[in-house]
Amino acid sequence: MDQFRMPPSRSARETVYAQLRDRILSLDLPPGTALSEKEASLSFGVSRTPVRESFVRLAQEGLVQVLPQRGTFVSLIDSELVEEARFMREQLERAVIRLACESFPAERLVALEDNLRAQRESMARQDDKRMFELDEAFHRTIFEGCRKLNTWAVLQSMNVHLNRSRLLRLVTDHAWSHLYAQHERMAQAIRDRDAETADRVMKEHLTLSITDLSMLKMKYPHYFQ
Amino acid sequence: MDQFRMPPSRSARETVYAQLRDRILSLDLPPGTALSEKEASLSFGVSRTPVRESFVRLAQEGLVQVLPQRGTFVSLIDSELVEEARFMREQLERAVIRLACESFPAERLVALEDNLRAQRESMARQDDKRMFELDEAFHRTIFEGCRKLNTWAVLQSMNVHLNRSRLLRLVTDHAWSHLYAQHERMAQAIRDRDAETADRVMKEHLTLSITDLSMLKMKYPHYFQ
DNA sequence: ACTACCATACTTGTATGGTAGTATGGAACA
DNA sequence: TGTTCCATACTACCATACAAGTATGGTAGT
Repeated sequence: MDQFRMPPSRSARETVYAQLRDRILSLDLPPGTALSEKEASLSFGVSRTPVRESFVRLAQEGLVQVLPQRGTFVSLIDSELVEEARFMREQLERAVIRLACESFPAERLVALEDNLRAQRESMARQDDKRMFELDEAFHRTIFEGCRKLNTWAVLQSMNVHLNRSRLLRLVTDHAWSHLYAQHERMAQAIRDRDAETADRVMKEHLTLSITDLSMLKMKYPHYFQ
Repeated sequence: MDQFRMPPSRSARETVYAQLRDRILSLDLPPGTALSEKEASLSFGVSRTPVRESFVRLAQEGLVQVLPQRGTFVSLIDSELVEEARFMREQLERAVIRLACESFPAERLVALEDNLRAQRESMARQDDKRMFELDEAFHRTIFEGCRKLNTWAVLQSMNVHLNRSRLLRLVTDHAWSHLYAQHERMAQAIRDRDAETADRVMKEHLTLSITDLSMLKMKYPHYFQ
């Protein structure tokens, strides 16, 4: 009889955590910003306890740095970490698409094709936000077809350090048609079981989509370590 | 004038976290065990707060599962997660050793050789514990030489799910001489800049060192999901 | 003018009591 | 015998109070 969905009503900790995370990733809370348990608890209207527990989680993900008895600060961007995140993503995505060329469920292949169709429509509408979602879903579907969803989850936590902002995203925003073409070629390679092509396209795809950090470092030096 | 080292005196949270983690990984707290904030706080002699915060960290690492208002339990071993952890480790270690064959600092190569010498000595002494440490240090040194220490750190957190115990370890214990021989060949391949050999040996090395889970699943079915 | 000191207002760390949801065992009932 | 209900004893969640370390600005002494 529970056809009525429970009210979302996540725990206070979850709410605080999710919102802080969003604000950090969107640079609404820029690197270096001082946080404060008390201040946060007041603005969220909860006690310090759930705020503290959120800080513990964020600290473990490397998004904030807690200095005992001094304060809690949004982490500066660590270029080495960003580069390694890119490295890991490249290696794992290439390995998985090679797997996909060995065996891939037909039904997931259909999902890729549906996704490509949706990408064309979103491009026509210049709906960038939707394109981001579809881009992510496209890659996710490949992992799904290879039964590597845990790997995908790990990659997502890496991405936290890659797109610590829409800054990095904005640079790629204007290359949608290029990225779409690569997606097309990937899907085709999986159909053709052509691992070599798939691997090559994926490598290009991922090296292109990551911008040179040095530019950002010049523009926002105080955001970096 | 601070030539005297500070007493370690980690925070209560850190202490509780580290010990719980150890006990879970060593199967001293087997999968499925019910934990309790209150019980843990009593046994550690601290209040529930640092215990709760430890639980938050452990939950994020997937070592415990918190069911609101029901209890906190040591996570069951997820075979899919274990297999994917193995997969990720293989891909990343192979990618890094290929990098090492392109360029590797002479000084780190010396470290590898010193490590190999120490491995020979430990094998002679049948010092398994030391061999584990040296094995780990060997792989770590390769990552270090490629400036991929963050990647190594990520791998370490994967390993949590791989060796959720010395059970898996024990199986490999008797193959030290084989593993040592592979280490030798890896170091040689790095010296020779022979990426193909290095990649092949590393692949064998990692597929061999991981035991078939199904055996463990048979023996301890209630530890698995 | 400069330095050492110290009160004060922060910060995070820890302890504890109360709240609400959940499992369980026994009693009442069919 | 089998089922339903409910008191009770748990659980994690949250709020609050206190403890302890740190930065800062003012003040007294040199």
